[in-house]
Amino acid sequence: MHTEDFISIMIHQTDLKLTSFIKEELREFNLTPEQNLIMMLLWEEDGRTQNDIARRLQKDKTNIARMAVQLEKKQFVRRVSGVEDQRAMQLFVTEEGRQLQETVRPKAERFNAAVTKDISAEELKALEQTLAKINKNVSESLRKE
Amino acid sequence: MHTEDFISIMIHQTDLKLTSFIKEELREFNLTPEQNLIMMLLWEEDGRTQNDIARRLQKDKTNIARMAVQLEKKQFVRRVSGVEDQRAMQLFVTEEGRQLQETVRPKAERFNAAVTKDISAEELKALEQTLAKINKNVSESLRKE
DNA sequence: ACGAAATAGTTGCTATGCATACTAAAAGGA
DNA sequence: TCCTTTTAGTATGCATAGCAACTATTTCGT
Repeated sequence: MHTEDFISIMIHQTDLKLTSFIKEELREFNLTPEQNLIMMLLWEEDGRTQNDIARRLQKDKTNIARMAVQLEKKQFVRRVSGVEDQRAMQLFVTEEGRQLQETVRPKAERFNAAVTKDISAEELKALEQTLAKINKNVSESLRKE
Repeated sequence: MHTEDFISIMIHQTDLKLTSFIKEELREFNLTPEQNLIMMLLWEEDGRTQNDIARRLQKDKTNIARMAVQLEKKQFVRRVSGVEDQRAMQLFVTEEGRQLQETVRPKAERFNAAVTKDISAEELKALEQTLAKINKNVSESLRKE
């Protein structure tokens, strides 16, 4: 078995390629791929807390905090201490952030279409299911340790 | 379409999960996931140049250089200026690096088996093919720009 | 053979991912 | 109510990913 044949390596390389391309696509909007993910979630539902976003994206709260600060610097969101829970930081999309949505969101969907070109719905579904299995297997391996 | 449903996001999250687990697995060997990739390639063929490794792993030469320096610090490889091409840096596995192979390589294969548990050979093959299609689609999108 | 172009590597910068350690606030139990 | 535990967020440090700019070397065209 060659190094390049491990499935984790193939997934890793595909991911790198995708991330690299997305980064390039977003450059004109002054958004990084991960910052864009946060914006996408906020466009769906404004006012989410950093913690909520971290859970949804399965990311470390540390990173979300940093990205949120960046997004505030770029004036795409406002960070407001929660009214009910003073610890929580809610993120609200600004007018500028709202304008981004008009161009970025369609571009994301076009990109997704380009990536899945010549891949049937069944094949895509199979991919999702296999990835889910891998996720499950890794989680179980973790639990056993 | 929800944010979490983009296929690139699913791939990204699976990759993160895999990388995180591999990192944990390698901790006892004082190897990081990417450093391990370099070692795996060197175990297959010693004396590769940094450039060769970068091409094979489809990574930036910058990172390979930095990881190679780390690996030299840890005394797993020696870095030697190429004889024919003075610009090239060849990496050679040390005795210590060779000893690692005995334990790391089997562990990698066990890990791969755990990750692909309950996934048939056909399903795995389908996954590889779909990932290859995605890679191709991204490359083509890049070329068009 | 000489100058231009390509190539291998290095350094610096930014963004991410994750671990650890910390603060402040909220929740829960005796 | 008081005290412990949990939770949201922040700060810091290391490993990674990739871009840009740079040096040194090699190759190629004429």
